[in-house]
Amino acid sequence: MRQLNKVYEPRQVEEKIYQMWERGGYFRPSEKEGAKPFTIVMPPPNVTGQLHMGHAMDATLQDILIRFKRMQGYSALWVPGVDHAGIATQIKVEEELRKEGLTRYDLGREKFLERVWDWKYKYGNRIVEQQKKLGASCDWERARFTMDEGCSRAVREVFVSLYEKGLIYKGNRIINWCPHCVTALSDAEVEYVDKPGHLWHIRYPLTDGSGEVVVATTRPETMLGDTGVCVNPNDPRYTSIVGKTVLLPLVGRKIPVVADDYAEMDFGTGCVKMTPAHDPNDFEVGLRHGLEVIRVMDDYGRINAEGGPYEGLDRYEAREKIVADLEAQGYLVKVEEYSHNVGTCYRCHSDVEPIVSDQWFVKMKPLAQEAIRVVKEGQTRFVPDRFSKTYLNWMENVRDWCISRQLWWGHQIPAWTCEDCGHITVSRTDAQVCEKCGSRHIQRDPDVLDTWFSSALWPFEVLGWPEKTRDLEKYYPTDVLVTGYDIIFFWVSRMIFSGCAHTGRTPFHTVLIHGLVRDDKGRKMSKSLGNGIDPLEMIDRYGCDALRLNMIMGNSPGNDMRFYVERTEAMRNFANKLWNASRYVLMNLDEDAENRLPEDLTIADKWVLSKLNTLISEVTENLEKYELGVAVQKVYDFLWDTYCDWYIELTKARLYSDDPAQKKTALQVLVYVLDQTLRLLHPFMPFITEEIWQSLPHEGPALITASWPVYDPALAFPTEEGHMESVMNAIRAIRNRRTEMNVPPSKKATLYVLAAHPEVFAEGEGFIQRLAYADRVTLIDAEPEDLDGMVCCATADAKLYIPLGDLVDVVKELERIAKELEKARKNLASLEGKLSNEKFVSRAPEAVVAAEREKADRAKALIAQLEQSKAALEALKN
RNA sequence: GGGAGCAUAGCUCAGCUGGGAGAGCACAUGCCUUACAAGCAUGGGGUCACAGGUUCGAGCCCUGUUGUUCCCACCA
Repeated sequence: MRQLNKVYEPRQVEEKIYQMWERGGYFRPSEKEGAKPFTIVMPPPNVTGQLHMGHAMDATLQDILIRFKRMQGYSALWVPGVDHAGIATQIKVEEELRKEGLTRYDLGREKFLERVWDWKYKYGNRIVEQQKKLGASCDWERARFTMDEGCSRAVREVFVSLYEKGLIYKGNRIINWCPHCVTALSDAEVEYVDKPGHLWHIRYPLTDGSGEVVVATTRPETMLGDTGVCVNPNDPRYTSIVGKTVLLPLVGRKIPVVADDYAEMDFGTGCVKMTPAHDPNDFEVGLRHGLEVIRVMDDYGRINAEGGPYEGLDRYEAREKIVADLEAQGYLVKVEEYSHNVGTCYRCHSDVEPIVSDQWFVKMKPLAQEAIRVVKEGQTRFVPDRFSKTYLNWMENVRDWCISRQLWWGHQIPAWTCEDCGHITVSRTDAQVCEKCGSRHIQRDPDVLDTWFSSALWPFEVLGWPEKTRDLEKYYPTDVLVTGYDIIFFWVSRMIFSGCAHTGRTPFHTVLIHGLVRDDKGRKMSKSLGNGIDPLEMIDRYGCDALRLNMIMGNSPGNDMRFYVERTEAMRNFANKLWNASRYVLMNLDEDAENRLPEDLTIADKWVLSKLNTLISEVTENLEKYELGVAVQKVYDFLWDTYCDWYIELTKARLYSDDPAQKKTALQVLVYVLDQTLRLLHPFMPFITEEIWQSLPHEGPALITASWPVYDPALAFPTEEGHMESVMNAIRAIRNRRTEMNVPPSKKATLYVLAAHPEVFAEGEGFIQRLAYADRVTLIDAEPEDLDGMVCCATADAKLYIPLGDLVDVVKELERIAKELEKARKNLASLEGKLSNEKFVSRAPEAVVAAEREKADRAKALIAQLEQSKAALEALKN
């Protein structure tokens, strides 16, 4: 039909195929009448992002599901999009500015935002182009951006309605502050790292001169903001001093000693310094005891005016100086090495400072209730299930969500503060006057919302919410969400509670969780380690299909995987194998060939069709259950073992014969099975399958929209399957014997077959001849008279004799037969043991018992064969 | 402090509701057999971490132990 290269060249294929799909509009969901919707929304990558292995994993999984469903006839919609990624993007643009010697403040908010938008237009498409290289079949016409008009409207609607319900409030609370990014962070954005540090023990003298207390701290600089000392009310050591005051060293402030359960009697001295402005626990204790809140650090992590002589010092410089001063003045009791958990910023990894600050929060408890219910009741299911525990644990202990960020890039908070009366106006449209006093002197809150605030609305905002659009109506709730376990808290949980709260429905019924892609040593891939493997480079070297297969095969949901380039290479080899198998078929195909099963099927045809039939039902079932790795492994094995190593070999005699009818039949089956297999493989390896499929006789424009194979009872041939396996076993036995005896393939020999059912072997004669290196196959009905120079191998239902003359050593043959006998007898003994166990026979399922009986029968038959051979050989020896 | 995962061939890992111990790579031997040497054929290699239990039957279910990884948590 056409000449194909011996080696598959993905680079020549992938771009061409992708364009064909895109031009054909195949990524758009089918509008066919009655097609049920199936929807996935893509986790939006950051605009600033570069494609990495995590994306590759994520996109591959989603693409497999969407292609599978599309072929099954669903109206399959995969909505892509990009995230504005507040902090990450702003940092990138600020870095760019720095090269010009500028800061964002030099530009001012408006000009700076223009720069960010420029950046977005310039680079925002890069990640999209990269996703296309992965073969992602999303509907790009529906692509969204978290800061486009629609998303902005959704964000505004949600903010206002939550505010109106009293679920968003502003207040002074302890929040996590990143002095480097100069913004507040949510609890989820803080990563705790175990760091070596010190525990400084400091003496605080009582003002009445009656003694002193010793407190311990890991952050001595915070003492500048101490407004109390706390002891446990039940601690007999300190009952006498509760209510007294102590003198804060270096600062000279008089601060009270209060009693609170928070202080643990058996930790340290049992006496804790209280810094309500810089520690969440101290803040709570402070509230209970009316302690003053004195913030001593500015937004950049420097000591402020409250720190007196230390003003202007960076927090770490201040720490050193304060420790030195304490020591010089005799307040330092001792210093211990101390390892503790330090919160760090998930973006820049600087140490986070707990700081009291006026921020916006989402009240989580009421929202969490519904989000817990839908998962507990199974309306949303995690795969694997164990992650629902992770989710529930988080949701049940969730605290209020700090959503304001001191950034410029993001959704600005729609709240205006009145300069006259102090009232805050929150509004869906830009406010002009204070809603309370009517004053025109109102100031919009400069802060923006946490990026995850808009991501939380993703499943419905991309479909048009809050408008009642056709898409929203048809495709929401979505079906499956695919993401890594590392963002369950950031994103999945927030989508679930947001979906419940704003649409009244959980946004998806299944969350398919995958693990991290690590390097070959099991380390996280990271820029700083420089151990990242670029998926685009892998695609360039081995092809997208190979990379995708590597992501899926031999991997199970939720588990991390190590990335081995060698594995990708192996997958590339598989692609090449498929390519060459197809080449075999195509090379022999006539121009007018049709893809239609013939009437006159041979035993080999029925065997392969039967195996294919089983494969179809298994793969479909595995995919329905999200067992993608198992599914693709089965197609891989079928294609390589069943189709290539056996079936193609079995067709060669017919294909090269002079009988056109035989040739045609074989080709038709070859084409049919290849076509069906390509369909099963397409979701996993979209490019190569489409490329080959286009060359085969086919109906319809493209494999991507071809129908998914279904199990066909008319194509189940259990009897023929069994007969073929008998012949194959004989072939294997002969090959095995020949290899053992170092007989080169070029040395052909006549083969005598003594079989229980000779008709089976009569049908398989040609196969045995070709695949077992026989120049002639002769069916016999009795043991050959002259066994001299004859090798015999036995299977359960046949004995095969090969005259190999000098190569045969009777003594060695006897030894070998003795060995095989021993093995077979052992096997039989264990089977009989089982079968004579009355409990097994009565309690095990019938089918299992029958199977064991069958095995025992085969074992007996084999033993009989071997014993005959043994006797014959012994006679010969004598 | 709480929770979860993992422990199966030399390496990396599959093994779906309990009945055959598997794949890729690596290794050994022999093959350029008119689709493919990125290949073909054949082979070696495992007390499924350990100890109990449930069961006719356990890699799989239950209990405990050891080792290891991760997540969450406000002990200064």
